Amino acid sequence: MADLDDRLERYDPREIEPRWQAHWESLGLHTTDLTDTSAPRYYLLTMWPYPSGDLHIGHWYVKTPTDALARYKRMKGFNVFYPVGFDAFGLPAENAAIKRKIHPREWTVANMENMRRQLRSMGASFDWSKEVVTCDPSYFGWNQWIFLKFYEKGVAYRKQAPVDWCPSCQVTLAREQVEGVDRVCWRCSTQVTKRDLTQWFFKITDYADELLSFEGLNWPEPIRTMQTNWIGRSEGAEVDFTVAKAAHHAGGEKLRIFTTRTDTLYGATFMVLAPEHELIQKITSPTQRAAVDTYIEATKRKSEIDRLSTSKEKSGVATGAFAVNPVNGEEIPIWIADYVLAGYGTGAIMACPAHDERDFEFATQHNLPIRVVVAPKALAADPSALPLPYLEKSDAVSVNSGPWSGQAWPESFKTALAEVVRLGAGEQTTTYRLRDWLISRQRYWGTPIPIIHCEKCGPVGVPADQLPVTLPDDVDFKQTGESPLKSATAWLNVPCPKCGGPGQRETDTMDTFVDSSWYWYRYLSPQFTGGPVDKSLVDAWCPVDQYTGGAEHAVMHLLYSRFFTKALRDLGLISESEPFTRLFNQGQILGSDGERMSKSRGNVEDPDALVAKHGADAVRLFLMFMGPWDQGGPWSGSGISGIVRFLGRVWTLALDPHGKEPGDPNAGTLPNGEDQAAAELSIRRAAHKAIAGVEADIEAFRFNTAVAKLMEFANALFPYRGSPVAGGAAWSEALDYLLSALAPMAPHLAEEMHSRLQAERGTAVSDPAWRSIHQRSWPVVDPSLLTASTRELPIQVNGKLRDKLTISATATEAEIEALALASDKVKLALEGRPVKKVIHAGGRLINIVG
RNA sequence: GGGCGAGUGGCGAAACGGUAGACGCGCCAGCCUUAGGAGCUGGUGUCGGUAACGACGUGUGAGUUCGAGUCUCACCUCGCCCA
Repeated sequence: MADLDDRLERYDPREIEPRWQAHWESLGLHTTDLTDTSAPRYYLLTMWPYPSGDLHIGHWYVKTPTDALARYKRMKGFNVFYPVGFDAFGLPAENAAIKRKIHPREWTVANMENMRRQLRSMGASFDWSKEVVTCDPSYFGWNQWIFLKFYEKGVAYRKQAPVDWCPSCQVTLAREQVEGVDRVCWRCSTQVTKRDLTQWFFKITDYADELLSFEGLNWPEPIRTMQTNWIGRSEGAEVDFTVAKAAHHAGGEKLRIFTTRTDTLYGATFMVLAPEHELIQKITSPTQRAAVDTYIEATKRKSEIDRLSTSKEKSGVATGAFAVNPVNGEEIPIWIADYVLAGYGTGAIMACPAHDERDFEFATQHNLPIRVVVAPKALAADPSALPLPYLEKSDAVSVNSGPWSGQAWPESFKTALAEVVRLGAGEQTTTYRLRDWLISRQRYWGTPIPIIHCEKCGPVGVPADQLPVTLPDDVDFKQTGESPLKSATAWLNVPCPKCGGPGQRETDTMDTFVDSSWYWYRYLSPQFTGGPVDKSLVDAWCPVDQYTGGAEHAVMHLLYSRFFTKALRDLGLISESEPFTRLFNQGQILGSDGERMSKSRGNVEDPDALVAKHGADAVRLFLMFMGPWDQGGPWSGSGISGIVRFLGRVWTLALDPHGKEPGDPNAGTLPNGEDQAAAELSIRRAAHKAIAGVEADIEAFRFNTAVAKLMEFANALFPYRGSPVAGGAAWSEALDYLLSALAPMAPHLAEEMHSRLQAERGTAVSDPAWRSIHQRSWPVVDPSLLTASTRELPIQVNGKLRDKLTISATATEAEIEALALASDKVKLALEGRPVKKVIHAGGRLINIVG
């Protein structure tokens, strides 16, 4: 057949793909009618991109399977909403502005234009008509509106505090945005420092308890754990120790401490105050005063990191004063040490060296007594052999602890707490690790905080009718550590809205994580002017059914979004309490060197070049095929030829069913000695099995095996090409199923083949009766075709594979057993031993124990 | 140090406690070609054997089970998160 002159038209994605992209767009195929209630709704959301300039292969890796899911769900009959937009505020634009002397807006707009083109080139089925861009006043004006509502309700507030400062980005950071032991900036990995500044915060801590509940959410367990740990709720007690009367001091002051281990109160052998503690001057004895003063001075020169370092020696000095333990009346010495921080808890601790690592170190270094009050049950009678510090709570009991001696955790904790309360020496408290969200950023390219500072009235919100507060253009972008907005004098100086006196605008802008904390609500009505969100649409479409994105946002974006949803609910703007019902975290694609892809490393893979060479469909399939989606891994382009071959085979199957392969000795005949009926049944079985498998895989986000099943299917069909059944009913059904199942993953090729087949049947694309493959329904599986009449059954002897039987699907266990025992190989393996037992593993396998 | 996850061919990877390595890359042989970095057919875990086949084999060591890549325990290596 394959006569050179008659050679099959080549598969040329460069011609096919742009043509269909344009056609789909002209049809408005992916524009969702949000008011349509005739089909079940499915809100599918992928984390929106930052317009950094170029889409790299990582963006494709993230978005391709999500797009396949959107297309699949449409075929399954859902009214799918799959929007996109740009997280367009942020530092890189401003840095580019400084470097290239262009306005951040100009840089951002150009990048968005390029990225829109690239996203279209993927064949992504986004609904562009609902696009949201954060740097547009029609979006960030509502950030301001929400901010003012938060301010009214006390959710937004201003305070002076020591905050984290990135010297490289020249901005303050929220606690979540400082990473690791080294405390580095999440964006640039520069070590942060502390600054004492007056800043704006959102009161996320008000929602700490609610954020701990993940009820009804289908979220990956690691994310839930990370958020739970980040919020860090711990039950404990505040307990008052009392300063004892001494020669130099009358005593009687309360020293309040926080502890999660009330059960160790009897083990407190000394107390430690932060060097900043207000009582120190008052209680220090004359003989210790000089040492204490020197120590306090020395502390002032140390950073918090140095102070908390576990490796360094734990310094400290005694005050000469003593405190009375409320539960046993014991007098214990009061020390000061810099490992206790003033800003944490009460700035004072009870030290229980036997059961706390740092206290143990301190006690050892300063020769302070160590008393065991918790011991493993086995050592409770004589804990002298216990290695210290002993930190376990489970399988342990309290010893030498008055009323709760012999009790185990958590009874011991509760008894001790009750005792403290009974003595009027304290109460139960709960503390959280979570801090309020610091949102002030000393940068230009963000949402201006809509506040006017008045000497008389203090900070005053910009009246709603004056929103949005837009960004002035006449600013100086040099990095000073202060917002460039300070240089926009015309914009800066405005009258106070309250008293009309002289006022100055707030010059900090909002953390861009504010922008991304509610954007999916805005997608539903990007032009709505009656408020940030159109509640009726939110009620209909939210929460988002499926969100996909990276796990690196676990305690930032994903936590902020949950907080925002609850806060917006409390403003009455929406009804639900959670933003995303189901979350899937894809893995991260790395450079071929195994490192994170970045321009500076030069390991960035350019998708445009790959698309130009192989086509978008091939790149899409390849990204899905390379491995489990949640795993990610280093990029290697070497396997893409397998995908290209596969697509070529689909092309050949669809366009040239009767062609014969010169390299195939059996070309033109039915394979496996099948007759026509058997062949058609084989084809139908392969088709239905493939559809069932692909469906299950997509639903479970196993895109790699979904692609593999399509390949298997095409391979199964291929030998029938040129045979008598090619082009027949079973063949046509199979081809139809193949293209349909391929459509979500390789939308262009599937559409091209489908439309050519339609044209053959007399319906051209121009015909009103023409329908896109993406408007068709997902193929229906006939379950009766999923089981064959005979199957292969492995036989094991003592767990080792010895033979295989071909049995009828209806064979009984007794029949199978008789056949198995008759096998020569089985007899050989048994070596004449009697059969002790025969195990039938649900018809999948038989194991003979002998 | 704690928590979580992962270790399977030369490579990317499959595998409801039940035939380990599907699918693909690469490689080998053949077909078709003036040609092949195209296409097609077949083969390809390791060792032994022309072969049938046999032995071995999922990081290491033990255990549970008729049967373990999968479950349990200990250990080693790597990754992520937290101190």
